[in-house]
Amino acid sequence: MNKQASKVTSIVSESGQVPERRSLSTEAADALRELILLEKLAPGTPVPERDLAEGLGISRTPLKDALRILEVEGLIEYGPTRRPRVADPSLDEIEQNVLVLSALESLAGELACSSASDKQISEIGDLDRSMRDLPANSSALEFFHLDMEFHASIVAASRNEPLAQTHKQYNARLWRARFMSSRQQDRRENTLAEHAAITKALVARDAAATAKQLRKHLKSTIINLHHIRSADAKT
Amino acid sequence: MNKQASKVTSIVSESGQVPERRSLSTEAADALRELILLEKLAPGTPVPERDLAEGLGISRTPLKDALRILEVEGLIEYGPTRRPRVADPSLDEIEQNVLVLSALESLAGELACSSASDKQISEIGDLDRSMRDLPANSSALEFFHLDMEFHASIVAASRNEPLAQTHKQYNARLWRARFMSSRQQDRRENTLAEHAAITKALVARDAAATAKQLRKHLKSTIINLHHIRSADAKT
DNA sequence: TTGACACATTTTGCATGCAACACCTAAAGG
DNA sequence: CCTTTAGGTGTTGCATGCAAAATGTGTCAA
Repeated sequence: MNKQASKVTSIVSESGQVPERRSLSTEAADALRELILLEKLAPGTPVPERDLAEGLGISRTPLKDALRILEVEGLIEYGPTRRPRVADPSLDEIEQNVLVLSALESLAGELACSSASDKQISEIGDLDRSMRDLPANSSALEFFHLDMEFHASIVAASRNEPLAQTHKQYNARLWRARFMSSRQQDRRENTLAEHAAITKALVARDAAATAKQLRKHLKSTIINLHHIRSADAKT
Repeated sequence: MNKQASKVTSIVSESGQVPERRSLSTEAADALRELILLEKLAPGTPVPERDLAEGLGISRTPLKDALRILEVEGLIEYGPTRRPRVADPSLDEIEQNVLVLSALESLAGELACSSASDKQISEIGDLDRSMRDLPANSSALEFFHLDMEFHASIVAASRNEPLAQTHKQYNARLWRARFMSSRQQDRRENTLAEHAAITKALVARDAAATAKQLRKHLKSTIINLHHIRSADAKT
C-alpha cells in the first residue's frame, strides 16, 4: 500500500523531522516575523503589499499568504478595510493573551505528568540546569532562547499536537513582550527559581503541582509587564 | 485627531457589530465549511482547488484563501505535498482537541466570574432555561445550536478576545464530533443537569466551581465519544 | 478658517497564464 | 511475475494584469 516508503524517500536532511516543504510564502513569513520581532518594523506601521513584495523580491501572491500566516500568529492585523498593519497590542490585550497562554501551559504541564516519557522529562531538567549554569554576563537573547525552549519542551512533553500548535501561536504573539520582560537581569533569579519549582513538580509527575507552578510563573510575567510599563512611563 | 468619527460613519447596518467586509474568500469558506460539516464532503477526500473553484463559480485565488481559513480551523489538512484534503481526525486527535477546549472553557468560566456583566450572566441563565424548555421532540440540531450558544456566551462573558477567538477555532474543529455526540436523545438530560450546575456556579460568581463544572461537562463529552465509537464499531 | 465635494493616486481583491512538481499508468528489464 | 522506469496527466505555486475600493489632495463655498 504505502508505496513511497519503498522508494528512496530517505532524503531526510538532518533530524528525523518532516522536511516540511519550503515555499516563498513561509520564507517570506519567516523574514517578516524577524523584521517585526526585532522591531525593524514598528508596531502600527501599515504594510503595503506591493512594496513589501518588491523589497523581498517576490510577487504579491506569496507575500499575501505570508501576511495571512502572520495574521493568525497575531503579528499582523487587518484593519476594517483590509489594509494590513504590524500589530500593536495594548498592555491589556497582551495580558489577556498571557492569561490564555497560562491556561495552555498549565494544561500542558498536567498532561506531561502522565504522558511524557522519562527522556522528555529529563531533557526539561537539562534545560533548567543549562539556564542556571549560564554565566551572569551571557546575553539576554541567549537566556531568553533557553527560556523559550524550556517552556516549549514542556508543551512537547504533553504529547498533544493541537495544544502544541496553539501554544506556538500564543508564544509568537507574545514574543516581543516576553523578550522585553526577560531583558531585565534582575528577573533572572526569579525566573530560575520558578523554573526549578516547575521542574521539580514535573519530575515528581505531580500534575496538580506542575499546573500550579506554571500558573504562578506566568502570573509573575504579567506582574513584571506592569512594572516595565510604569518604568517606561517615567522615561 | 480622530477625523473619521466626525464624519457620518454611522452607516452601521443593523446590530452594533462591525459590518465585516465580505469577500469571496470568506463566502467560499462559509460554503465549504457547510459542505464539510454536513458531510457533503466526506473526511479524507482530496479537494482539488480547480474543481472546487469551478463548482463555486470563483477563481482559484480566493478559493485558496478559503482553504487557508479552513486549515486554521482544522477542517482542511494539507498533506506533505500541499494537496488539501478534508480533515479526518482520529478519535485520539479529537480527544486531544477536547482537552484543550476544556481548558479554554474553564478559563473562560473563571474569568467570566470576575469580568462578566450581570446582563451577560443572566443571558447565560436564559439560554440554560431555553434549553430545558425545549420540547422533547425538538430536533437534535435545534438543541445542539442552543448548546453551542450556551458555551459561546460563557466565553463571551469572559471578555477576553483572544480566548474567544481560539475557542471558536476549537469549536469549529469539533463541530462534527460534538454534533454527533449531541444526537443521542438520552444524553440531553445529562447535558441539562451539567449546564444547570455551570449556570449556578456562574451566577454565584464562584470561579473555582465554575471551572470545575465546565471541566466535568467537557469530560463527559469525551466519555460519550468513546461510547459512540464502540457503538459504531458494532454496526 | 472650516467643512464638504470631486478628482487623482494608492492599494487591495480577483482572474488568468505559465512552470514546477506530484501522481498514475504502462512498458521494459530482471 | 515482480520491479523499475519513463512518459503523460493532473494539481499546485507563483507572477502578472485588471477592476474596484479606499485614501489623500486640492478646490470651492459657507
